[in-house]
Amino acid sequence: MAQLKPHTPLRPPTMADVARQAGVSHQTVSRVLGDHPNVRNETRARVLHAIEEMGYRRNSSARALATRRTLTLGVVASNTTLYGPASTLFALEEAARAEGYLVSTVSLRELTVETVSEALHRLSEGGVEGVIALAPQRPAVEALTELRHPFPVVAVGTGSGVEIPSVNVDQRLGARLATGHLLATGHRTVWHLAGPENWQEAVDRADGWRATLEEAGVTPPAPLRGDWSPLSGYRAGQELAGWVGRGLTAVFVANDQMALGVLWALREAGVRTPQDVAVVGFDDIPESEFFAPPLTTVRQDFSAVGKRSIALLLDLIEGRTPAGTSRIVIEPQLLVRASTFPYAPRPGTAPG
Amino acid sequence: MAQLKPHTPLRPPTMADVARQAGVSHQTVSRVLGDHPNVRNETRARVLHAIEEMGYRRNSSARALATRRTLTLGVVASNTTLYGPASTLFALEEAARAEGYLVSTVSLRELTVETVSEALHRLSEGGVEGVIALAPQRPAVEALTELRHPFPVVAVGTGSGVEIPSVNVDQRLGARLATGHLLATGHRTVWHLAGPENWQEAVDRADGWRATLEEAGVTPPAPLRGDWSPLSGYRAGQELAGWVGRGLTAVFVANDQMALGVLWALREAGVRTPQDVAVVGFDDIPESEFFAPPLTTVRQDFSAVGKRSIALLLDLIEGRTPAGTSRIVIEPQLLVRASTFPYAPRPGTAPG
DNA sequence: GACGTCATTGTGAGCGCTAACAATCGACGG
DNA sequence: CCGTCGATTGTTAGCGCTCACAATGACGTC
Repeated sequence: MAQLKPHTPLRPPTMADVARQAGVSHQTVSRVLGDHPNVRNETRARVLHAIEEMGYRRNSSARALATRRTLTLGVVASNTTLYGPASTLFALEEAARAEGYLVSTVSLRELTVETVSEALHRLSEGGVEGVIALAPQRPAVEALTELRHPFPVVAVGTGSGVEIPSVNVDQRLGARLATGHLLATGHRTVWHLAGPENWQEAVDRADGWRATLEEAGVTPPAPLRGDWSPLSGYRAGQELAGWVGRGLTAVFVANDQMALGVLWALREAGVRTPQDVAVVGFDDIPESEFFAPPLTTVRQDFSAVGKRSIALLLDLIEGRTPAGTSRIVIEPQLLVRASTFPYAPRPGTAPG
Repeated sequence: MAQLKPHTPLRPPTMADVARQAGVSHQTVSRVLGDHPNVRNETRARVLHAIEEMGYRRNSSARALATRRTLTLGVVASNTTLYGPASTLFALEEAARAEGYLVSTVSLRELTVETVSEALHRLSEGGVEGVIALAPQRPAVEALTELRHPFPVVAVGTGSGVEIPSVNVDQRLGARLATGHLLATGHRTVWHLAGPENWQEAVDRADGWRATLEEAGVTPPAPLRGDWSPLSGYRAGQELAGWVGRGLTAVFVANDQMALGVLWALREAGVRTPQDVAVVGFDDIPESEFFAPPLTTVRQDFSAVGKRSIALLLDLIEGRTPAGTSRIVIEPQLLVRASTFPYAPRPGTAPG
């Protein structure tokens, strides 16, 4: 059949076009692009020149079809404007890129079985080889475990009590560090402003706090509850201010943003931090060093979370790790700042 | 040739497998999946049942190869843990998803010609149909304009002075609103803590501030410069505190995080806000309402930025809009809070 | 009762690439 | 001088899907 197909400028050039231009076979072009060893230098140069000249780009779909590899990973996330999720997302993408993968993200407004299933479905249609699910809420985990997917999934932030591979910062340990620090600096008990009940991290932080108090022989006061926002922290702070002078000298707040609201409410009520009430947060957002006063908090190594998650996912994709077993736990770190120290109780408020 | 290929459990089922199972042709399966009208209900049901039973998923690569559409957009971004970029990213993904597209993101630590070129190249190899570049810095824009890419690119946050399609919040207007508000509430002049010089947004905000002062017949004081971080704001704030009583009564800070540092430094120096010095920020991060005092700031509609950007990019992809012309500008909004109002000058510091 | 029409389904030809194998050529050992 | 080996290049089949077109059958019309 006659080769009557001149290269239409409308169609981007194909490998065959480049081959013709360079006077070789398309396979040789493929070899050059694939850095195959057995290509004569002169041939390689000729091919590269043709590629450059024609502005040729390898068609990723054809490549993916032939190799059965898309080199793309999916991420399902929510609350991506919050510091924690945003940092994790960043770390994940960077780690994936270092391994030669591209990342497609689906950012949900809320995590329900429906939205997560839908997101997984879209990513599947997008041809991802595996998915990282930033799934800090229960319903998301349900969706992950109940659904049939054609690719491995790694859960992040679910807590390690789930039956799929997961990567987590040890939230309980973080809460223990925070609570323990407060007890160690002279406080008789520690109050807690928790995060939303449906967040596993909130539950774990509350558990760590409770356990630490109980081990110290202290009956934990009833925890307050917020929604991670500064506003909810502010409201809780107003309530907490009412307990000052009646045994409240220290508060462990489940994240820095709420802690900001708490600090604000306390100051408004004439309560001094840390002299009257010490406050500890969680996350170490960049601003927390500049709160009034600078906030003692718990830092999570998001970069490590990203790297370990990607490494685990790739292990699963390559079949190097059997599914269902791996649970990676990363240790957080306490940062002591002025919101807890120096603690200088005034007479009457003193825990001693 | 004999059809000796029983469905290996290792290989996911293909459309042909489903067709065989349902007793139809692969084309009919394709029609069912594509919601084609001319398929008998009974046939459709049979096909759907087979699909469900076999857990069949359409192969996206083959589909993309045949249709020449990947339904994927790329985003190049940096500083994605900051509130502004994170919000834009979220809005972009949501808007893209609503249009049936998946988004692949590359998050850079720094925007240089090299990193941006590299990112564009990766996205190209990933088969994106178009790219949104969150390119608030000059070098990024260079890379965008100088490079040959096989797809349309929309720049976001570059300022509208670039020769490629762009979407921007009117930063000058935002700065004018902020500065004008301060002048209107009785201040004789307004100082400025600017962002990094290589950020177009920082330049535009400074320009708006300067222009507003000059139009009011005031010679602008030399602006200070920070790096967007609370720490840099804190340092600048210490310097600013030294000018209190010597004509400094109002500061326009180029973002909320630096404003936080400024507030902190002022308080530490015994300067009251807003009684002695009024402060305005930019961005309206969620925390700014809970700064001490709550921060007057300029809100940008990131959601609108996302939607308009995606709409423009899709127009370019579909060829509905000629390249090179469109510049979309979105208006910001001033939010007045306690950091500027009520302004109550004390004797001697009063601007009047 | 032959013919045009519509709804429904099937067939064949790629999309652009890689993988496996075949072919070619010069060099080298016996 | 011939066979063999290694380096280099070409040839042939798909990968799994969609598109354009062909085929089939039921229905109604004149």
